Amino acid sequence: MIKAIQERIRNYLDEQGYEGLDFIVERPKKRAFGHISTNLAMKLAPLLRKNPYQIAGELAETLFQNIQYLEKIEVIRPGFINFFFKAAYFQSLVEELLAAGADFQKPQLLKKEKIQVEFVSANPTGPLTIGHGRQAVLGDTVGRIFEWFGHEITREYYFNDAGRQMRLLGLSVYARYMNLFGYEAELPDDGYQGDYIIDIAKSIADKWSDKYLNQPENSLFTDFAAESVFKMIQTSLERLNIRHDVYYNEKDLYAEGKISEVLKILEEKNFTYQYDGAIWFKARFFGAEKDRVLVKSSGEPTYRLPDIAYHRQKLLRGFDRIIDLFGADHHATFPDVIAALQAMDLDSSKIQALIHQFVTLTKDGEKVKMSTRKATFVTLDELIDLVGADVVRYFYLMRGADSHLNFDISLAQKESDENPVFYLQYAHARMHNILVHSREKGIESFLEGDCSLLIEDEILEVLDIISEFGEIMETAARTLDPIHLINYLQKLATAFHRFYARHRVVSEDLELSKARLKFILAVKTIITNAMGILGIHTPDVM
RNA sequence: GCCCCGAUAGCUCAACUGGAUAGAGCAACGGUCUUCUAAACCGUAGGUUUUGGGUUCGAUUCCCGAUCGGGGUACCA
Repeated sequence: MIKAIQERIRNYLDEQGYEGLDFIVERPKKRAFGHISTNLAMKLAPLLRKNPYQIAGELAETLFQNIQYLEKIEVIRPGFINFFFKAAYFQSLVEELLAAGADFQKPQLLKKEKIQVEFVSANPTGPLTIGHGRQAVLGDTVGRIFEWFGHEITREYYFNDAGRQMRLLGLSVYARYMNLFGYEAELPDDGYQGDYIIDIAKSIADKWSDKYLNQPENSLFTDFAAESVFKMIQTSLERLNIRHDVYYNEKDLYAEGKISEVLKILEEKNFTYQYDGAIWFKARFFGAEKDRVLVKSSGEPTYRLPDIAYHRQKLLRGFDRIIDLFGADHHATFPDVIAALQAMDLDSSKIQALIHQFVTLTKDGEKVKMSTRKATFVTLDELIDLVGADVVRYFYLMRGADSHLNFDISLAQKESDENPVFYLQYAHARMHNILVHSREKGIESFLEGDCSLLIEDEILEVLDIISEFGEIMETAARTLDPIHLINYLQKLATAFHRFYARHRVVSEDLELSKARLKFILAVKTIITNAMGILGIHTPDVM
């Protein structure tokens, strides 16, 4: 409906020669202002040199005649045009929704895109923390949103199991392994102190007994630790129903010569120079405040170089769109990567960064400072144990990505009974129960029910919200933020609960019951679908 | 110093590309179960949208300055 009006306005503007004019067609906050409203007249006023109120009146009489399901138009000062629809419009949505199912309001795809979403990408040095959890759920859900539109999604995890941190991990495991056999061995300075290190050491001891004593440099410790930690990480993600399609190891970039290729290209294009024994990238040429080192004077590349090579590979792999998730602490890298890609004449506009702010954790009213190395973190697993996967997913998504997320552990635990996610699930369970109840009452079928009997304000309100679903999905995709879908579901559930409290579905009036059962099935369908996109379960019974 | 995010009810946060009387949840107070699940519903109270300017028919939203908080500004990742 909103699209029909938008289109009509656009055609009109084209005819009149005002193609570029930007106007809005929106759903006003107050029902008194109509189901849909436009500011068109106020935008036209300066061009036509006329009073917007007068323009609005004229448009209402001409442009906006013969609109299907239109009940009335109102023109309000200073020049809003407000549209009110007939109940028949909302009733028709029930049939439409039941026919389309999960495809309800899904737009025709102009082009099926190959989209890569890269997220988590934590090096395997320890269990995932609450901070990683936010990125995991956010990335996965963004993928689900694009999947709904019909795009092809690759979920990717980029990691590096070489380097200093991993060596420290190996040495930490080694020390614990020695301890198990009663030998003195100190954790290295900056070593990893978590209990999981001891568990890994035990696994090694179980498997090979004392075979590796006194071999601190044996790569077995690092390799075994990396593999163990990776399993932990995957298990944690699996619990949240998250699976990556591709694990991309930074090592492969070296092995396949991709690092040196990048250096060579940048050098040929004259975007690098040597200074102080290091190789620098002319980042200033692309607007950075200073140039960046790609290869240290030690001959070792900085983190930037593999990042650049990795993103070059992403583009060469043929993705139409690439979405990178990172926390606010890593956002500084991004402009350098983009600049280097541009330097290599690659189309960096395909890459989008989704930067999310930190998760701060409070416990008993106090801030908890988290560090993987010191093991003073709360793991994602602990959080899932505490409140369950559905609540975890929901909580991570219920704040905008660029807002700080404050996770109060004590509160999440204490109040898990009155959690907003249960509000949604409860609505679904109620609907399920109504359908079960109707069968018990002997109503075998209701799909032939007459939707024109659905006339209560509470029902029309729910259907009005349902009519908005497609737009919400588009907003979520455009902004890369599932929070819009969360807010939408809250609104929908609230409207449903209000209806439920005031009207019975199954009653003595068989025809009315059938109509309302159709309505219930329609709402249940859309809630199930939307919750599925968020990766949250819809239990039948609570 | 410079760059990026944020600042909205007591608390945690919404408000779609600038729209009309800024909304939820929690906390507080009062009401509603002999009916399909009260994990719900209804009502009351709670605001100078941090601050000072500017842009315009209209600003929580855009621009400039200030303050506070988080992050970055490495030949760490």
